Amino acid sequence: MEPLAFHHHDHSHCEGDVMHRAEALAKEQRLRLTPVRKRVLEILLEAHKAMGAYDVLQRLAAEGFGNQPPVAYRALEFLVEHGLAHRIRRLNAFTACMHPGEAHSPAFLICRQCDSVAEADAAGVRAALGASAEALGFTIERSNIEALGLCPACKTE
Amino acid sequence: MEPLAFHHHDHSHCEGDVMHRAEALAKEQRLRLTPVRKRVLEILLEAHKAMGAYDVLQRLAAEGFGNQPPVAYRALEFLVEHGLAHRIRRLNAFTACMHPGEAHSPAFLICRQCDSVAEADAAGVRAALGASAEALGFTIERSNIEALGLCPACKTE
DNA sequence: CTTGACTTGTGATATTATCACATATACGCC
DNA sequence: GGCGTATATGTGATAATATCACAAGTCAAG
Ligand SMILES: [Zn+2]
Ligand SMILES: [Zn+2]
Ligand SMILES: [Zn+2]
Ligand SMILES: [Zn+2]
Repeated sequence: MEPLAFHHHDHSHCEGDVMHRAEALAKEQRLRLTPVRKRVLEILLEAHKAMGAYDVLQRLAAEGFGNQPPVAYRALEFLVEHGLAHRIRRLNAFTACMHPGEAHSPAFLICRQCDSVAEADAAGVRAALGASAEALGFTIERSNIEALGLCPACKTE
Repeated sequence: MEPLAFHHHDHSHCEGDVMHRAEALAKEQRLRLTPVRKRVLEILLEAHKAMGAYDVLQRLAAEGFGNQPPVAYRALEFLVEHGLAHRIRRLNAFTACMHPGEAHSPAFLICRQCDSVAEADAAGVRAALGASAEALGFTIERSNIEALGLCPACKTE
């Protein structure tokens, strides 16, 4: 997993590349990446940060898709369900997954200044969490790990 | 930190004990644990699970306190701010802290069956998360770590 | 007692999320 | 290619969660 998020990178490439992988993944798994769903993923990728469902909806509506909340929520739910996007509970928002297909258990680093969201590798984190849980007899099925703070760019400003 | 949550325990004692420590803490830190705030903490302790703000509000209103959302939200915010309660973002809910005063960085284990919430020790988890973040140049200020799964009681049923 | 900070009550409103049901589209099968 | 079924979408309504703004009350220091 590449920690690209906070480094300068060719963003248009990052969009295209992730989108390409997402489409390949969809075909491979017989997922129906319909126009709305695909467009929502594109919108998230373009924004490159977490977006609320209503922000996404506004974009969709402006482009001729439905303008009622379920339109956005259903597409976002689909993307999250299939690992193409992530839900950031702390922000009541969603963000495109930068590593679709790769089995990954992300932790999210949320900059409180610029609202950027990065996926950090959380394999170690999850192992530690699993150990803590196991000690209590608890079986973890899903988890969300989110951190708020300052990204390197905002720290130096 | 005692992992009491999922074990059978004298719940009335647990309530009283935590409440007692909370009051001591409040006095020590010159916090104003007013009637509403104290009552909210009691309500959370009695429930011994995560409660939504509106559930708390309903209880408060029934007891003669204000019946508008800010009444509950303000008290809950105060408790969270001062480490007497925690916010569970995954549930849009709040739960009393079982370890007030003790510096602790909890992870929450949420049972999807019985909705109980336990605080697990997350020192190791947080260390791992900090390392991941530091590798990206990100400075963590606050974080929330929540896991959804099955508690030992519900697993055997 | 007066002042100023903090707290509470209350009405209104904003934001986030889900439900219900009709219509339309895609897919598997013949 | 038709047919029936599952899936997806559009749409209106509503639920659930959270915040704002301002008036009134409380408390403690000086
Ligand atoms: Zn991801
Ligand atoms: Zn930043
Ligand atoms: Zn705690
Ligand atoms: Zn349980």
